[in-house]
Amino acid sequence: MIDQGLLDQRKRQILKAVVADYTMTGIPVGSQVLAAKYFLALSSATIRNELADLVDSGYLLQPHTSAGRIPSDRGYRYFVDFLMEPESAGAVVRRAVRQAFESVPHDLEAILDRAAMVLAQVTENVSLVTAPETSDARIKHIDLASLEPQSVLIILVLEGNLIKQQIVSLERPTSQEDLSRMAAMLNQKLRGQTAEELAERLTQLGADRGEQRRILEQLIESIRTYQSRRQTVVLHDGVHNLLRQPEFVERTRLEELLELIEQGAQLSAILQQVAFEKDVEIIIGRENTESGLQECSLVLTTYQMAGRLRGTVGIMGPTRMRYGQVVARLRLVSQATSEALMAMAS
Amino acid sequence: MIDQGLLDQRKRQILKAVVADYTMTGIPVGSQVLAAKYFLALSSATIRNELADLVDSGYLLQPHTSAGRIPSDRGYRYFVDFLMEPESAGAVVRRAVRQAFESVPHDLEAILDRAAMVLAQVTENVSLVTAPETSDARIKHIDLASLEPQSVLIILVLEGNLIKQQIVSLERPTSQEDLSRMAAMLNQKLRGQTAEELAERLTQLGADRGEQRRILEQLIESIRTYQSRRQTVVLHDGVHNLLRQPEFVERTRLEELLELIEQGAQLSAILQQVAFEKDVEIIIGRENTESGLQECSLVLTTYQMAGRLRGTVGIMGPTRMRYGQVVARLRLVSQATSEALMAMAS
DNA sequence: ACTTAGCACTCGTGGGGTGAGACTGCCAAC
DNA sequence: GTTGGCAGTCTCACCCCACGAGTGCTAAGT
Repeated sequence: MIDQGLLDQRKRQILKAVVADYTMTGIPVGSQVLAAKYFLALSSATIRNELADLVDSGYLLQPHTSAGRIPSDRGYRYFVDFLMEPESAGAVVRRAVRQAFESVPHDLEAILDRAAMVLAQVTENVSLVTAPETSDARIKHIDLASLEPQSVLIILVLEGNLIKQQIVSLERPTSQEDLSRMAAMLNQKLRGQTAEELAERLTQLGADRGEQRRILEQLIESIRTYQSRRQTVVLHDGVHNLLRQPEFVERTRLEELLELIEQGAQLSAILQQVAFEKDVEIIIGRENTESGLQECSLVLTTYQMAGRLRGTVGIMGPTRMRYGQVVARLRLVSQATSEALMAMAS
Repeated sequence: MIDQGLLDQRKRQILKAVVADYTMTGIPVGSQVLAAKYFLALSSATIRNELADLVDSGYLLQPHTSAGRIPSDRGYRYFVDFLMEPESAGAVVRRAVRQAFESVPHDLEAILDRAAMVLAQVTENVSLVTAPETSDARIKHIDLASLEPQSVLIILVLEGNLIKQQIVSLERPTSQEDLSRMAAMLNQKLRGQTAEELAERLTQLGADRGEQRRILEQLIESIRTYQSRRQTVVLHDGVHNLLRQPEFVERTRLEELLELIEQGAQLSAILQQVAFEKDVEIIIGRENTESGLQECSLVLTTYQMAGRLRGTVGIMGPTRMRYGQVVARLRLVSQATSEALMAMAS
């Protein structure tokens, strides 16, 4: 932030040009190229001086002595914070996104899956999507269905028409009539509660029932543990896009990355920390604590369902990516996803 | 099958030795290596003659003049059909599989997900798992829950406690009481039907109802289209294992393969053709019609749930794989998966 | 008729050397 | 502060060549 003052106008323009050229071509940018393509009024020698300064202050790197310059993580950070110009997605992309969501069923998983697919397609990177965080979602409806005498299906409908279900084995046979009575009672007492409030309410409820108390307690316990179970699955798509990138010719690095993606838990932890207030969050290279991600950037934002339900959607790619374009397209997909989810909930 | 007669005993032993050595080391096998490691009683010259014959009859290939021999698709086919000795999984693997299924929730998707994970782990290949085919599953329970006046949640419980749900918007407000009545009626009429029988039964049902006919028709239509919707998702895991294989250094081939895996539909079509009678089905190299798979082998089998529900589970890897070991471990995982699913259904 | 030793031949691999090309840093002049 | 010139540095692609592995063939042995 205070960084902004440290670079004069010309250095900023040169940094911007280096990032622009390098993200497009993938080859280190030399002083002559810069002079010829971006700064016709300056000589290459002048630019060389400026480039040397930018290397000294850590915004650029030199792969080796006789090569051009490439942006460092710090350079990319400066670029996305101060230099990047807002882009908007083109007509072709808009149409692709619209079409992707047109035919999707009214189903949470189908929508998120589609979002991952189209995001990978339009950004040409790996897409990442988490299911919405449900710990503070309100309960809209509870249903208990008897499958067998001692086996009951618990269905929780949360706001946004998010459905969770679980099968529980009971200690003794219970009729559908009894279950319906319990369901009605639970509905009355729990409707509008969030999962966080659920725990204490459930404890109170369990205490003051007579006959069916054990059954009820068992159901309550199931609901409670189920609701608190952490969702760690991260949907993803577009891994094949990584293979096209020259920065992933090293198989070991790619392998480490793939394992991270497939494993999911660590990624999930990162994605769940994305702030809801911020528009788009960008994490560049070594700003990632995860070792496998230190050559990558993440571009993340949130989508929303009805109520206060939020999930994270974003992409992972090499630090050399077209941030402006990716941000614009991610925003587009995030918004389309939110709209599809809203439509599902109504 | 008739093939078996075409090779004499010694040629068969040599073919077996070539496959064994090549699958272990990954380097083409020469006559001297064979003589020294497998056929101490024979000279390398004798083996050279036999190798030349095996090349002529198409069981072996020679990458180039001064290299050893590698098995052809036909050679692998002969090996798995006639030469492969039954193996059984070791204690370490058995323990890994058991532990994987110990802590898994009683939930279809969680179990299949876990199966994909552990299968990839123990076979060191890409695992593939399809959801069970539900077109001939019997309906066990139907539930209709009113979410909003004009919005109803349809829950279908199939045999094996397989649950499907869908939200439907109704044309006019309908009370929970009416829905419950309809659910009771549907339960009575449809319980025990399969999806295939469902279509005609539903048509009959729709015709002879009075007052709530439109609502009922709408629900029936939803159930019908929903049940017939083809499930094309293929769970997978272990893609990172592919990167370790020397046969996938070419990025384009790997990219094509990854796209095939992520896209899912074509793989799904292949997996759904796996015959239920056969124990383990092996598809080698160019036996695959899919172009991206022609350098790969698939080893597939089925798992089963309660009733007649079946799904496919298997692995994809380079044609050079340890078929005996893979078959043993796949069988183990398939069986453990079936057991976990049976436990879920009871 | 089968097996074997010997031998000439083929071919991929890897190391070393080299020249072209790209870019820099620095110096002196403007 | 800017510029042209220039020597220096480094990578990359290419070629050459020797090495080693493995073969096919022939002729001799069993």
